[in-house]
Amino acid sequence: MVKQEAQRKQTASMEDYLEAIANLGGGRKVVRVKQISEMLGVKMPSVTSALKKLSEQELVEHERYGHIKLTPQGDKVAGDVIRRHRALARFFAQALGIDQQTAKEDACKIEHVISPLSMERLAKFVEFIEACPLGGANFPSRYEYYLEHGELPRECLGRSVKKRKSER
Amino acid sequence: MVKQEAQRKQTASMEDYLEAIANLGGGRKVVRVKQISEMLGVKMPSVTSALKKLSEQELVEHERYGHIKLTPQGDKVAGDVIRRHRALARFFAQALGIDQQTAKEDACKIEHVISPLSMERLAKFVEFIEACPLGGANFPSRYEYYLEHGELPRECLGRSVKKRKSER
DNA sequence: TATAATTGTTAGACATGTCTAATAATTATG
DNA sequence: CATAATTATTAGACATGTCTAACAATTATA
Repeated sequence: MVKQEAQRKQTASMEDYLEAIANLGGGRKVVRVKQISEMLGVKMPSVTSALKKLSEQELVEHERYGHIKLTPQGDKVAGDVIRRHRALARFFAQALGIDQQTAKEDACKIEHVISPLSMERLAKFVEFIEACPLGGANFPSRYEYYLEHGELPRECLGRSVKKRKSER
Repeated sequence: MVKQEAQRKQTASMEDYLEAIANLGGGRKVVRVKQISEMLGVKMPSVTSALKKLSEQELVEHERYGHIKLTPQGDKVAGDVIRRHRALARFFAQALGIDQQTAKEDACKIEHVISPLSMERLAKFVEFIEACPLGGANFPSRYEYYLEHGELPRECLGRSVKKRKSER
């Protein structure tokens, strides 16, 4: 029952490269250094150098001037990153009503640093919000009301719940 | 109406140092290199070197072997970081039901990378959840039910409210 | 198919931020 | 108050990841 080789934790950068390769190679399309470099906003030599590192870790297959491909291991890591990315983007867009662009940008940053526990909860949270008509579907509209008017909608004011002004 | 000197964006590391100094110096207590180093889990020379950089940017006052203090500018930056930290920690703890420890750790990471827009919305979101008995106070309990049982509580199943599929 | 355009790689500089080892200043205490 | 213990600084190594410039391979095209 010994784990083959505890998968070394990747840096944010390396996760970005793996993610980019996975996204570009989705339909078995050929992945190119240049595409990766454009997708990540870095120069080509940075990509080459990252590929070298990832190859050494057996996460990527890459031969000089040749093909670029994730190994099964690399694919797993990339898949995890992408799952985090999607859940986060959904959270920002769906739950918080943030525009797609910003939602993605934030997801891209946070996906590298959030704890597994919070990630899992956040994902469940989005599921819940999307599924539950009370806490969910109506929730966004009440939330939007609050965003726009700065005060709670009437449905929320039945009881006299004090608004907290702590730490403004 | 010219802005004095657009405050240079700080790295995550430098923000951590500013935050630590602010937290330690809260009650005008003397701040020491060693405390900072312990709080951040780095060695003292790293602190010294960070203080040098922050001094050059006029965010910190520091004299050799002497006192350490935030300038008004530094205090502002630190304050912003701390506000982000608190809002994030509250979100994870209050809204997602994550333990304090993990909530703080995640806040510590995310505070450096989240966009201003998402940050603002997240803060409002927490306010809303805490203030609104429908979307709020009851929300966590329904959410907890979902977490525990993996399915929606009965209150959520009454009407067949369509799930919003906008912007997927 | 020879040459031009494009794409990829290598070498090495640079920035950031960490560390260890050695040294210096400060503070506590015998 | 002299010396020991503690705290702080300097110097310099190292890791990561980026870049530019120069060169090499591949691909397109005249």
